[in-house]
Amino acid sequence: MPTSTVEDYVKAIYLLQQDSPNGEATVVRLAATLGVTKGSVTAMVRKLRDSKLADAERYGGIKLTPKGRSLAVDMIRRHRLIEVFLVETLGFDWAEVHEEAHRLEHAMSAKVLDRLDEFLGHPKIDPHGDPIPDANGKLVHPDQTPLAELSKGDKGTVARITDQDPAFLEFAASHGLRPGTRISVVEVIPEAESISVKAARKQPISLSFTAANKVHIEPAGG
Amino acid sequence: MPTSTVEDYVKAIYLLQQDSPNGEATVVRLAATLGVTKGSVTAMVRKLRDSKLADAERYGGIKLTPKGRSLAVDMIRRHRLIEVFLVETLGFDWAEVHEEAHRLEHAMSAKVLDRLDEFLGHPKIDPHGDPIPDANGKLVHPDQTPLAELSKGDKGTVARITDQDPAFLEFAASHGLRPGTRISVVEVIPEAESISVKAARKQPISLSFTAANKVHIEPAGG
DNA sequence: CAATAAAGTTTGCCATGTCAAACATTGCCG
DNA sequence: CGGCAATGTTTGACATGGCAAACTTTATTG
Repeated sequence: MPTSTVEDYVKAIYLLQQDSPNGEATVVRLAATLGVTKGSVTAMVRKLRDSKLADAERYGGIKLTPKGRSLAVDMIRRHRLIEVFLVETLGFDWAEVHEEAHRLEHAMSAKVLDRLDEFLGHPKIDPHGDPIPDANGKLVHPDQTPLAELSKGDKGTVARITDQDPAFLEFAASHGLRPGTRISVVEVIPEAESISVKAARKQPISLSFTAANKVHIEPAGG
Repeated sequence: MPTSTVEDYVKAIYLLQQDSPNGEATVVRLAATLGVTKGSVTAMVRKLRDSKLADAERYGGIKLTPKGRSLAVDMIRRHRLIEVFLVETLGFDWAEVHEEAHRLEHAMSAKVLDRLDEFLGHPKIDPHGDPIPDANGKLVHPDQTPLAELSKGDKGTVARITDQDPAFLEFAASHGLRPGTRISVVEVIPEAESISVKAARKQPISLSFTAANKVHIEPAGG
């Protein structure tokens, strides 16, 4: 039975592995995302190695074992299902559910989770558009492109916002950038690393490439 | 911000104070209900005293302060609302929700709890008939009598089962003894400390006085 | 390629909460 | 009222997970 600290580390490693070119997490990044010191991470990584949840050699990158990965996917499933519940059932705003879900994800038994999944009608994505693994850990990665890679005139549907910062989420929502919204690219200014986008019945807004990388688009209509 | 261990202790003290003649909890009883040793309890009681949640003098009984009481009532509200949710919304059996609710009650923010309360329609009692404090900590104690104190021929409605043991709850439910059921007393045998009760369309069952003390009855209909 | 910055590790310490076991106090009962 | 059982306390140790700060290794770059 992993402690909730272990669950947090494993989930963080999984997410860091995903958006890392070499598929490995690092001590410094883990320390930053978890809000602890490097020393604490090193100590915990040793424990994860002992319990066969992660592989890492001295001064090398950190990777989950299959066992670790399956724990991580389970935590992600919990987190995202709880977010759906908070938004769909309890009426929370999508910008404020991340913290709440984080606390609840450790406290929910598998049984409660499965019933919740059923109650919610087996949703495929959470309120931010992040895909929800099914009960067997299967995860579907739909065909999506970061907004920053589109060109002037391109159209598509917002599929996913990969940032949990409430400020960014509120900003995005206020300009129509939430999953399901159809948008078109008004202008791209490479020199300014800026892209201008318009959602139906909203003023166009310009985003830095960095911000636009957090907004994923599904090409066709959808 | 109290730790979840502190929350458990405070809640346990509150409940022990309630069914104790002198309104005080003891180290041995706390140790038993929380599954820890006497030494751990003594240590924690000192900490509760330091943080002004409980009063206790050396070798004396343990009592909550107003601050402690309000924390305890909050925890009880959480626990019971979560039980309602698990039974009403997710379809759990009333016998199996106690453990689940116990884990969740520490992880739910006040905000989530209030929304849940609203979603559930501000229920007044949980699936066992235990009253649910409102958001201000107000608790209504309805007019109830332990089944063990009724006499032959008395009729009433089961209002509450004050035992969380799944085995007892399943037994009770299988004979119709759940909140809302109308029952009548068939026979009382003081020498055997036994009472026989009948619910509509069920065989009569006999209970020891001890067991019958856990079943609370509302006199009239209702 | 040496110097330096960045990343990772180690060490010693702290807080929380637990246990076992020795010890102290209380209270009841013969 | 004296002694024993029950209750409560203390002590020393352990496990978990964290920090700060010194130290080592790796990577970069002039």
